[in-house]
Amino acid sequence: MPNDDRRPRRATIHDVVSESGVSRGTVSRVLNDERYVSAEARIAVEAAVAKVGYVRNTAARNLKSQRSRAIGLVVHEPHSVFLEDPNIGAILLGTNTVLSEADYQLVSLVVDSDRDSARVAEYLSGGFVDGVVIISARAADPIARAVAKLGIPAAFVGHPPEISGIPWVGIDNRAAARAITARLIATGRRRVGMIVSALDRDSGRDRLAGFRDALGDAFDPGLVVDYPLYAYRSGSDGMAELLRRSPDIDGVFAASDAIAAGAMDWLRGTNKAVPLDIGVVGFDDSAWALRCQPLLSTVRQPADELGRRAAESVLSQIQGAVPGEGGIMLDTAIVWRDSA
Amino acid sequence: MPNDDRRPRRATIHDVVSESGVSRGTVSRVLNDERYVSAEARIAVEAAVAKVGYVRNTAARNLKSQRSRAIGLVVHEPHSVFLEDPNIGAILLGTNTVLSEADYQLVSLVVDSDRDSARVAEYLSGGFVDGVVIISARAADPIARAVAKLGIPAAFVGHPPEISGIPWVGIDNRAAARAITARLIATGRRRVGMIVSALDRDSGRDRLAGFRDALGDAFDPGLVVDYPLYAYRSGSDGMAELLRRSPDIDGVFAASDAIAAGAMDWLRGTNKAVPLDIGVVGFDDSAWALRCQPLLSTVRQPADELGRRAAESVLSQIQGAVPGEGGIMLDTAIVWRDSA
DNA sequence: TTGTACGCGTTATCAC
DNA sequence: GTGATAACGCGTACAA
Repeated sequence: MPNDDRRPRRATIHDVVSESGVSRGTVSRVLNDERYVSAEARIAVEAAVAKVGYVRNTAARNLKSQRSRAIGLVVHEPHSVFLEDPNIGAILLGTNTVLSEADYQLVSLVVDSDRDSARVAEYLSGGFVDGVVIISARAADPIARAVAKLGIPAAFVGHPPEISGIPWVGIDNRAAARAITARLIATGRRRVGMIVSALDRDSGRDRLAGFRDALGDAFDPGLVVDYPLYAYRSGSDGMAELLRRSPDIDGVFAASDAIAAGAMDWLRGTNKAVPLDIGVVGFDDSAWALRCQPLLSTVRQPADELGRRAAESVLSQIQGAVPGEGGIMLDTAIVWRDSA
Repeated sequence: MPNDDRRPRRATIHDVVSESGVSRGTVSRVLNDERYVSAEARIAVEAAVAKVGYVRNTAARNLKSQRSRAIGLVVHEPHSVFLEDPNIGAILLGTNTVLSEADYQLVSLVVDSDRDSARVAEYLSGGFVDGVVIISARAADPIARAVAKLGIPAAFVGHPPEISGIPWVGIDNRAAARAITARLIATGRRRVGMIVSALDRDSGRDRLAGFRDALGDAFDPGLVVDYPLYAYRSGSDGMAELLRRSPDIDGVFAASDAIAAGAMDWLRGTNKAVPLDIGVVGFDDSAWALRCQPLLSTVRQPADELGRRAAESVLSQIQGAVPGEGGIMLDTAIVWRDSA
């Protein structure tokens, strides 16, 4: 094969061998700081390494050792959510914290199209990672399928439906939704609606279920509007729709803080005051919550901890542990502020 | 070497060979969809692949082909900024868009500690990527050094000082800062201060320089306060300090929207009204800007485009192009809203 | 059309 | 202590 680019070929052990005059075995021993190598040999090798600019090719080493000491993090969110949702960043940093401590390299892979999805699946099965953490997988996800087929250590953040054999760590969305809706009712709201989102995932479905639990007989399907994305825009559109359907609405549970922010901004253009005429609550305790006027009451999600636990699960599987069926649910907390 | 974990060994071409009865060469040809393979052989191989569950080991293939079709994205930001700055996400998606189209896999590497820094440098020089995009590199960055030493195709987003030979794409921070400060002055502000940040990087230094340019003789060093991070907290602390130093201040240029938001929230607790008593402007046109009350006037940064251009530069270098000295500056725009 | 043999850059296992 | 030599899993020139 012709060397079609003009870039200089990187030095290999072989170059160090011919430069230093010692054998490949000895060079390798020096490089890996092993015993049984003479001082002269060591010096000769080190000089040669410096001279030819040798840098170890870890990829080749991994081929031999059959492990990469790298773990993938797949982020599968639509464009707008990816940009707005601070939980993703926190999960990423939590995951990285644990892996970094164990001296594993975290490599993040973002899925932003079907093409990405296929390529990432290919990447994960290519032997580049020893394990994988997957955020917000979809039901018929080629990535989840690839991971399940290969049987590489994996953990989901969030609980994707209809995929078994892979452990997950998430929050109890239903209980949290029930709790915050209950307090909305306890403060005297009678006509309580919800802006739901992401019904194709457990988070969306369970938040709706919890809302329904809390309302019991008072649940009115007409006061539920559905928008696919956990986004600001869903909030403004959703609030407008709710007011159109039922002008006497006096409470709203938004499925995320971004949605709540959109809803509150929309309300500002109406004659309804928050929290006097209508109470609004959100979900996530993200940066959005603190930027609302008045400050948003919401559910705190331990995003950082989600990442940590998922990473720990993957690491333990790499060490041979067999994950139990089902998943781990982390506690959430209600942060009661001024919006309801 | 004992197979110390109980995980089933993944199938290799060799398994397919013994299952199908044809030779390794033929198996390889079927796998790569080449010509000169009989129908029977193809069928036999495909059946065997399905039966043993063979999946190609791309890592091994790369060792042979000497290319990975993967490109690294190094994000080097402190914790809080990583979580708050939406530009990072936009740059990431922009980069991914271009690479995805060229069928390259983007792998993101976050640097959150010195340990990460060393490991990422090691990773980049390990032969896992054909090129790298680096966001907000530091001057004495081991990562930038490693990349420069190896000579792998690279591009910076933002202009790190004292590193040459690697092209960069950024914005003209100085001109943008000059322009927005000029408009602050044009609206009648007389005592204008600045909350600067990140002076260890070009963005921070150049924004300060532009501010100084615009003020000319009116520049007062006493009205400049410095906080290391582009963060909300820097804004509240900085605003408090400015008011302490000079209660008659009537204009503030915050080095980022997050800082501006912190400053405006602090002002809400004082007797100074925005924009009546004091004008505030920011930088980035991030989500922060829209959450300010009143809406923040700021500088729009084409983050998505920064990522695209950096990716394009790396791709062209992979194809043999030699990058010119210096970098590319993208245009910014002032978004004039209500805060000044 | 198919099979064989070699090399990609490392590390590990042997004799010496 | 050191130096051959055999893997790791794959692609491919070359011979058949």
